[in-house]
Amino acid sequence: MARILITSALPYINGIKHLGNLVGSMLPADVYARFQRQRGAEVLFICATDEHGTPAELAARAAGQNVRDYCRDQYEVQARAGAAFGLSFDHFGRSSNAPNHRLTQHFAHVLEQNGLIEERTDKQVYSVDDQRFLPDRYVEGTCPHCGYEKARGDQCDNCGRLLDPTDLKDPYSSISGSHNVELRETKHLYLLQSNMQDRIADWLETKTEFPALTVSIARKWLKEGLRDRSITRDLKWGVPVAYQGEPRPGFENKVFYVWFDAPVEYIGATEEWAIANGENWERWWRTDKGADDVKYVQVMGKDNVAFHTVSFPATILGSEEPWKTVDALKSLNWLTWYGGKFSTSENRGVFMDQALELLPPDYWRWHLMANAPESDDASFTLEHFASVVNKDLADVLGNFVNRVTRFCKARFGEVVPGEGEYGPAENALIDDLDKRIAAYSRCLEEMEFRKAFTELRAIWVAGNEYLQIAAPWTVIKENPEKAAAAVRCGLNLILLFAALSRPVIPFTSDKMFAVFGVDPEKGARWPESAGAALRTLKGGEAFSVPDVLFAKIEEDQVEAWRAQFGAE
RNA sequence: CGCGGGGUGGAGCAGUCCGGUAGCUCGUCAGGCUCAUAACCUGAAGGUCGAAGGUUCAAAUCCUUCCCCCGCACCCA
Repeated sequence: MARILITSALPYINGIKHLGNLVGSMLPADVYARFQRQRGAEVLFICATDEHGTPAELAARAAGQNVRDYCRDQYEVQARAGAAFGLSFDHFGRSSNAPNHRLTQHFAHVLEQNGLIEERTDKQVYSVDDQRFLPDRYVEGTCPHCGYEKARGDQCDNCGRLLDPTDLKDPYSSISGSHNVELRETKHLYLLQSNMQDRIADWLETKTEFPALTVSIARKWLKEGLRDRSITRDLKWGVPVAYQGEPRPGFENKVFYVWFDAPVEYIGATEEWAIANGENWERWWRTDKGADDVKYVQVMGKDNVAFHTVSFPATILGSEEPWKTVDALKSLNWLTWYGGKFSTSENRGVFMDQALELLPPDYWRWHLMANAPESDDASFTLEHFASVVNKDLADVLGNFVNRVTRFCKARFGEVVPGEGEYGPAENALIDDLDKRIAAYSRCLEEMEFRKAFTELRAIWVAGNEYLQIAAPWTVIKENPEKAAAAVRCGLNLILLFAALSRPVIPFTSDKMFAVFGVDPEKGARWPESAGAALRTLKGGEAFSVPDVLFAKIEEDQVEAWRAQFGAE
């Protein structure tokens, strides 16, 4: 049996995520995980919150909480929202948990033993009143080029020039507004990525499954030459720079940089899962302990690609320990909100919790995946969303289930009719479905989601086409047995659709199985052949006509939501 | 000339690697059906494939130049 390890990029701890974050990694990873489980693979699907860094500290302060409590609360919020959306993580961990601390410190230790880490001293802006070093973007001042008074330490928004914080005239802290800032020396650990250039390039060449976009981003970084990277920060909240409980001298008030510890949490969260479930995490991650037959799949937004193809591999390969590295990598572009950015502060866009107040998860899941930003950034509009939901889910799938079950109830009762045999119309349908199911499965296997769901939609349409041809409402007048066979075929199609649709719309799939009282866990095995699948119900099984599966979205709802969520 | 992605009927996309009648969904129009959520099925109209030049018997697809949109590069995540 295939073993597949799937990780989604880790959502940052601050706040509830928007639809773009959802479709950028967690949702496609979930669809893939569900598909592979249905095929019988042993799947481990891991995600976690990424909790460290300056923004978390600042957000906690703004919320009037200490950072530990803030992260705990935000973790709960995100875990709940993920569960409500049906994200089927085997474990949703936290980068602030103990396993990640231990593993991050372990990696730093072995990297240093391998001569890949050294201490260097930098000068950074320190805010006396804030009692902290300021990251470049939190230093503001007057631009030396254009005189703009609110230039940031990294870039002047007025003239667009890139700056160094030390260039600014009259610098001040954008956190407190205090002008009491000074340059101070601070010591950091650097990961000598420049020494690993060739090793990473060689490793990348072995990754033949990576898509073109991924490879081109990674090659670009390698071509420019890898820079040594500071992996520590002057913060309190994070993984302490220590080893086996002993702080590193001179680093007592420092932590590892969030980008060093975050990907390690993929492993850490697996250990959390193992602890919680009495399982063995090393058989998923250590090739010397059983992980050599694991296929490891990562899903992420395009902003994360370089970190997963270069930075994280540098950590893993530099350890010279037998860790599992990524085999297949799916990267997605951005989902925009009417062509612009989702923004909490400006109230632009729908966020995960708000979405579920409007409509059930499957409505969003279907639209987001069927229109996933794969080849380019995609724009989310409420108008497009409503049109897709109404057409695909309500008219094509929902209506199919409704018309078949109601017709059967009216003419045969709420029992699957067993009379009659399948004929040419059914055989033609079966041939068509076999081809389409094969194509659909291939697309899901390759994580080509838009194509996959175009195919799934065509499979639903095939059901409606079949009914139109079989026309049991006409045939029943002179040949009741033939009509019975057609109705039986239609009812079997509902079960087949339930199984095939389950990766993307699991809640609806449950409802469809429930029509026949079928246990979804048993009924959802990935169909090998349409011919066999359409003979699942043989006749005599009781069923019940379900409520309408999908309500249509009305124009006045769209109008109200446009106003509520800042659509332009 | 920083790097990458994109520019295909009204909208959203596929096709571009490996040149050979321009395809899908929505929308529009017409017909059919009446089991169904005014739904479903069938058919039609609508595109000089961002612009210009080149290679070729043949270019959306290859080459050259240019224009436009988005993202990234520092920092943050």
